[in-house]
Amino acid sequence: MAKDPVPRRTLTLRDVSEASGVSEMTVSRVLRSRGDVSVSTRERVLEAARALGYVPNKIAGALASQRVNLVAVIIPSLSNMVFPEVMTGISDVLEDTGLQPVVGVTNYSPEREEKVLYEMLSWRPSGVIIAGLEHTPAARAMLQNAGIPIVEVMDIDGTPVDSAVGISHFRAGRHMAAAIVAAGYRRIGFLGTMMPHDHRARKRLEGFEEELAKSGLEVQDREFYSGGSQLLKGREMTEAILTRSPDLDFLYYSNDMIAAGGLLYCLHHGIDVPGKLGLAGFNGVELLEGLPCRLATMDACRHEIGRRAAEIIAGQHEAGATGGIITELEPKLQPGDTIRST
Amino acid sequence: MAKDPVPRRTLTLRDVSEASGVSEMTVSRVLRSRGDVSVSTRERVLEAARALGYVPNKIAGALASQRVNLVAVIIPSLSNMVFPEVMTGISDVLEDTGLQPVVGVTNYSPEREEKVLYEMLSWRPSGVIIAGLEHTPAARAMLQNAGIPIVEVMDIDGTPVDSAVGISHFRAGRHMAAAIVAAGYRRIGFLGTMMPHDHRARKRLEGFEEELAKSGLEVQDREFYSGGSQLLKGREMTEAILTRSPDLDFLYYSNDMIAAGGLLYCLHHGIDVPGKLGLAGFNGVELLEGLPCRLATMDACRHEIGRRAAEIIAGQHEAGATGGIITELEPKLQPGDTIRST
DNA sequence: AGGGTGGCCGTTACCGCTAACATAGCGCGA
DNA sequence: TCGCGCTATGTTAGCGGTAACGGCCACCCT
Repeated sequence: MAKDPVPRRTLTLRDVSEASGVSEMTVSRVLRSRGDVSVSTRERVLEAARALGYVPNKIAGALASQRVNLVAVIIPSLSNMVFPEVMTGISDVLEDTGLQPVVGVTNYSPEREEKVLYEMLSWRPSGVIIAGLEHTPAARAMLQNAGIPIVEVMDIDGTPVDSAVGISHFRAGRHMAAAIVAAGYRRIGFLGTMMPHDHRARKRLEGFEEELAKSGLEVQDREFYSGGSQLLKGREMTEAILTRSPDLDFLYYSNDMIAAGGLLYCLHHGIDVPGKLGLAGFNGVELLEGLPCRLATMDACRHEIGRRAAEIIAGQHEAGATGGIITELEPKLQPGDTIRST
Repeated sequence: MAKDPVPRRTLTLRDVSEASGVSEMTVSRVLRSRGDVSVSTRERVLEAARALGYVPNKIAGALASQRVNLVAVIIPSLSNMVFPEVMTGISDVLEDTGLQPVVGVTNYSPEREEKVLYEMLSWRPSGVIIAGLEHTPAARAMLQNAGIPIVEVMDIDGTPVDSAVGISHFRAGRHMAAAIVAAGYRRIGFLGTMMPHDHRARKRLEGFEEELAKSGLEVQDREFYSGGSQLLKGREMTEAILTRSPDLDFLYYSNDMIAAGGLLYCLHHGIDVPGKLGLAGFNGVELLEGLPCRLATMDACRHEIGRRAAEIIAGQHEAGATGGIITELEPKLQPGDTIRST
């Protein structure tokens, strides 16, 4: 329990080598299980390392070997449940590749993204997984010059730097619009975030409106929010938009969290869903399963996106660059109980 | 768009130094803004670096300077909203200290924790923030020998390796029990996770039961779950426990998410809350604000915990080790609308 | 017996950067 | 005029590992 009297400098390979009577090189070999070492010395070395509590210095190792087992993962946010799921997919795959994900968060700010990217690249990772296709020119340049596999995830409506895995948010929006129109809804409202840099939400709305236009329809009213509890905002926004435009017969939300808030509002106020008012969100978050009725939504394939992205990195890592793999996933519409069945 | 014909090796200080006609050392000084460099050469160097797209190699820098601007943050999970909030607190503080958090996730497994810790220590971070006080002996040893500030967060019921910031979950449980008993509830059920390694949930339950015992009460029935959507599980467990023990008059949940599920179940089934049945959760998650009625809960001070922990690391980092700071935060009981007022 | 072979281990030369010290040039007061 | 102090820059020696190569020795085959 007592603090060590001498805060002895941190251990190095040399300490282990002296303790076990072999060269540093041999210790290095043992600890990385690379190259031939006799069983007896291997055990002696491991024993010494354990006894001393030696922890290798990857900084030195990485510098010498020019290999770093890190994968930079750059995402806008951790707090909305969608990126943690992507992370899970990534971790699942990287788990047994010797690669390790390192997360950077940008808060939907291009400047922060640039900074975080710079910071991460300076650790010379083996690959980068980054959300979205929109980056500052400087960021794109860094990605291009990094000389490592890059995977842009979530979105494929645009031209990637290298590889990309995601869905077409534009088409997702159209798809949902088509389903809504087909179900006979005509007076449609939109509720979303006020984030200029959430390009995916923007693309969904664009696709949505374009599809509506085909039927001569347009979004009748809109409501935007920023910050705060999404569930609560959904509730408040729903009240606001319905008060302002009581004749709306459908509400399209830019994400499931606010849609869930809206659903709770409707249930609470005895609004006939989906008869008088239809609702739909986006993402397919797990949370929805606990709601009193199943919300219409569209699965964004988050886990799968993470997996595929990690596979690309891991594959190129061991196989040498091939580059430019574009994987489009197909989001599935889940009609749930909040949209009339035709 | 075309790939560079020559996959030129990655840039080094030398490239910048040659491009700007000064020594590598001077370039290094410019890029770190350390030491005196004349304005003219500084500009020349910066210009060259930008033109080349040079990104410093922190691996080499860290090895040479023996300083790494990383703080290891080791947490059980990213998917339950509590740790992301701790992360936010940490980031807020670290933001302007030059330190950068790096996250590792253990999934509540002690073995994984040990592995993740080993992995992170091998990058020689400037400090470690780790959730909980319970670690394998090997992990404790590593923490002790690391020679860097360690902050164990969330929990203070135990003896930390170095510093600690958190709340007493034991007392939090007692506090809630006292409030419930005071409100006149007597037949109490508990619903929680089946995670042997969630020590904080265990401590809350222990405190809870101990306090009940003072009034001659005990938990009448229990229900545990694992995996899946927490909101849905809360719903299902509530149905299960109420079917089995219909005479319960209070349900204490180990977290807010399952409590919210239970609340939705009760509202849906017209159960009189808090008259016939009281409910309480734990954590004070933001989600709750959107619910139809305010759930009784207890704020776990997650953001504040993150901030304080980061402050300790940042402080010791610049001031030299002082060590052993223990900060206890006071969780606030939020009675909400799901517990009778006395 | 000679020579090949392969297992085991050590030596050497870096990896890219920075701490610490050395050096050059200049202004300035005595 | 000298020498001191200062600023601006260069030189040297690592940081703690690993790649690449080389040496030694036991063993086996012909």
